[in-house]
Amino acid sequence: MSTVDKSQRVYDFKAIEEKWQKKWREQNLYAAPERPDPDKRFYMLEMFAYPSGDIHMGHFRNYIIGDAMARYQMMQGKAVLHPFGWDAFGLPAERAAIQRNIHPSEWTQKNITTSRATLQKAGISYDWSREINSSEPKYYRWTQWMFLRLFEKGLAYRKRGFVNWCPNDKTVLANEQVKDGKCERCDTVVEKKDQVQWYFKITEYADQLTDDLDKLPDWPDSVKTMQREWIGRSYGAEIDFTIEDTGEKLPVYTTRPDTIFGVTFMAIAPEAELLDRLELEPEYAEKVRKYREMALVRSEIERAAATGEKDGVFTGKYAINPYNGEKVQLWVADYVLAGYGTGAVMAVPAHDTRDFAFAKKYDIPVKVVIHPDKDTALDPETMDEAFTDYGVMVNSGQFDGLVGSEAIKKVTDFAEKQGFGRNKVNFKLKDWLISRQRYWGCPIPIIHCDKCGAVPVPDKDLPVELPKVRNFLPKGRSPLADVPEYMNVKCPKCGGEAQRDPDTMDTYVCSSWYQMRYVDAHNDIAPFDKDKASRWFPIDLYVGGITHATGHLIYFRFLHKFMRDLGWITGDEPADRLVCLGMVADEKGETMSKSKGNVVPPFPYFEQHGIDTTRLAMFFTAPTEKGVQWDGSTIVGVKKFVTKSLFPLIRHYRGSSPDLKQHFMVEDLTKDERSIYVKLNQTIKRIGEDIERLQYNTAIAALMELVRDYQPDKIANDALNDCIVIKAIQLSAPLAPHLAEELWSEVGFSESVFKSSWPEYDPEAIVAELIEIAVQINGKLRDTVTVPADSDQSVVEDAAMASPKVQKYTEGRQIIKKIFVKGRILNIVIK
RNA sequence: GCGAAAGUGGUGGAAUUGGUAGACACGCUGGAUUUAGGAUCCAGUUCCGCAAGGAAUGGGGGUUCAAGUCCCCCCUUUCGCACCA
Repeated sequence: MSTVDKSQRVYDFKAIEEKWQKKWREQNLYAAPERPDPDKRFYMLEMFAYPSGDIHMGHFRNYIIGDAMARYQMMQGKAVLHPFGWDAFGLPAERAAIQRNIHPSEWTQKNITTSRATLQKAGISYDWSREINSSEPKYYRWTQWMFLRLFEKGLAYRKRGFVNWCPNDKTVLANEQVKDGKCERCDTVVEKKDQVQWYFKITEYADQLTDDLDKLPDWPDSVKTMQREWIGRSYGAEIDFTIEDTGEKLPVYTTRPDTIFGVTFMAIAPEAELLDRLELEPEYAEKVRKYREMALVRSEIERAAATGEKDGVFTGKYAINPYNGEKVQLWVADYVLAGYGTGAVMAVPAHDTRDFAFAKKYDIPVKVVIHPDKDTALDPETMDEAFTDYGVMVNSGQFDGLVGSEAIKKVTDFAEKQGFGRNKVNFKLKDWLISRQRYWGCPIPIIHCDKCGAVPVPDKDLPVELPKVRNFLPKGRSPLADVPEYMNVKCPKCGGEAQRDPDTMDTYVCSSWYQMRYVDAHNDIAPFDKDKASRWFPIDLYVGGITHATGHLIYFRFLHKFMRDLGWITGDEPADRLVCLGMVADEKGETMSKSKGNVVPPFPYFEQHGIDTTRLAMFFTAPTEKGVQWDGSTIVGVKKFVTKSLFPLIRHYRGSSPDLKQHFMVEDLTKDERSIYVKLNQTIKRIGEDIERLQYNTAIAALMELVRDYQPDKIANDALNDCIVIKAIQLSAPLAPHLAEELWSEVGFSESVFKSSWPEYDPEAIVAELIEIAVQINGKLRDTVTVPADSDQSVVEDAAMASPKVQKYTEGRQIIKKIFVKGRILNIVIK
């Protein structure tokens, strides 16, 4: 048996990957410390994963992006927290369980086992000792604890109202979970139902949630804009109109008090309770009743589809405008939303598009009270659309002549003084409806007692465990309601017979605080330790899909702020930097989903090409924020690079064990040596910057260039040669960890490459000695000249003027000026 | 309809701040070697042109010595919101 020369052996990725995964496990390489130095730590988090089967290329991409950053930060000397866990409650588990006749917990557990195995196989740098599972009592006990804290502060409450109901899933939905009038999970058209449900008072935090977006410079603008619009803060006034008969006040919200003299009718939402109290004349009562009935069964999309085509009915009643005592008709119209403002609007047809359309349809007068400017008047007879811009007030008594914001202020101030109006801020954001009529979720820790009302389960009795039942078919109320052993309990307050709340929580509740649990995943006396949280928070980098822009990412910020107010956590925001990944589509451009049956698993790629090559190919395809159409085509080039260039690099190591911190003096190097030394330092700089901004594709390109330009036979200096080999290995480590670790050990290091320090570039050696300067004539490139790097204008000019190509253009022409940018261009402007 | 982001070779994509557009790859073409495997090596490859040269970053205008990058208008695509008074 002959000894194999290890420097000549081929790239056996399978052996290498298995070997290092085993070693990493044995060394506990990814175990995060309990209490890191806050200045030397990095919290890398990828969004909570729903275990829907096995992971596919989309997940894989997400996790390797986080993984590369985590490894890079380790090499920066940071204590890294890179945890993983499962958002394990939720509807798909119930659906699958029903289909297969097994229990949701079994299905979930099986998926977790499979997915975890794939992630471990992929060698992602998770600290598995902190793994969490939101469907386990040891986790959801603290979800219930959060609920109780919110309840104590009056931020978890029950109310009756019209809610979004998904007839397919047979449960209610939060506003954020309705997309296009349809259920975000199953695409069924959502209905309206009048029900009592649990809410979290997220609106209490609406101002902060919108203001603090300014404290997040490293969040994408698109996400911040979406959140701002979702929260939808607006400034306006609330003005009390009066019902003529009864004298009852009818407050309305408006952002345009300056148009108040143009009100020609009032409109109220069909859902408005006020309508029940009005005693309508018989000739109107029946029409109004029918209209309300019809409006209530219309789905959100039907109502929205009618945009432009407005309808409504006159109630026969009148309201009085407090500014001028004018009497205007009171209508019911379904373009008025019950859930916004006061559910009633003052209609100004001349200056509001919707009111204009409505007035035209029902022949209601149009009264102009704003002119575009002093010299332009509007004629209600000839207007074919509303004038909605700001302008000069007219026909408005004492307010005539006022303009824009000043007008608004004066009109509102007047109402305030007279006591019939006030400044008012309104939000589109609604309270978060968190109760669900489903089995597979976190039980709501409340007991309903006839005597004491809604009584919180005492902390000592947590968790309220989800009973393991067989029948969890959804039927419109929680399946738990049919489990007497669960439902019937003693009231914690009076000891009398009482019943548990049968609902479970929205799974977004589970995922709104999981990031806190990771800092102390096994604490069984508190949700987490405050000191540990203060050391780890805020999250340095949070990566996930843009789909969570207005749902999870608002809830997550809300819970953080709530816990901050309770003194549990520091800082106003949970995550410093957010990066939204592009989606991974299949070769046809369709997004991968289980229901479409087009999920591409990473495993076959691991087998055929190796994990590191699969990673590099995925990284190389596109920068992080951009979507990827994965067809595996980038593998070809990347594989060539790995097997022919990167892996064989070790053959050129000469065993000099150089000092990695040393800088080489240019005068000690030959021309070829100098040039590769500069290339090395440029590459160190580029790759570091590329990784920081998650442009792994260009980092790989830079590495390819370095390896391409490296010609060992032209390097006599052993220390330089070996520095290049070693640093190239380090530079590749975050991207191709197993391979780098193998080469690193072959160089002779005994500790992991991830414990080594990321190379620092020699700032004296990032510019080549000779550089090309572009010479332009009137902005057009005519030639380039090669000059010493720090040449000033005169040197470059001399070289440029010596060029025949340049002379051809300048001959006989007048040179007007020359623009010189050091190290880049010389532009000669001629006439 | 409103809002946001984006349009660069045959393809994926480069071009941190206005300064040599097309890095790095894929693919393709030619050649070499070889000839079973999706092999290797060399050369070429934005377009037009024999060349000199010209044109070119969705289209049109503008600012500037200089524009993929900044400004205005338009078109297309993707995403988000959809009567928020």
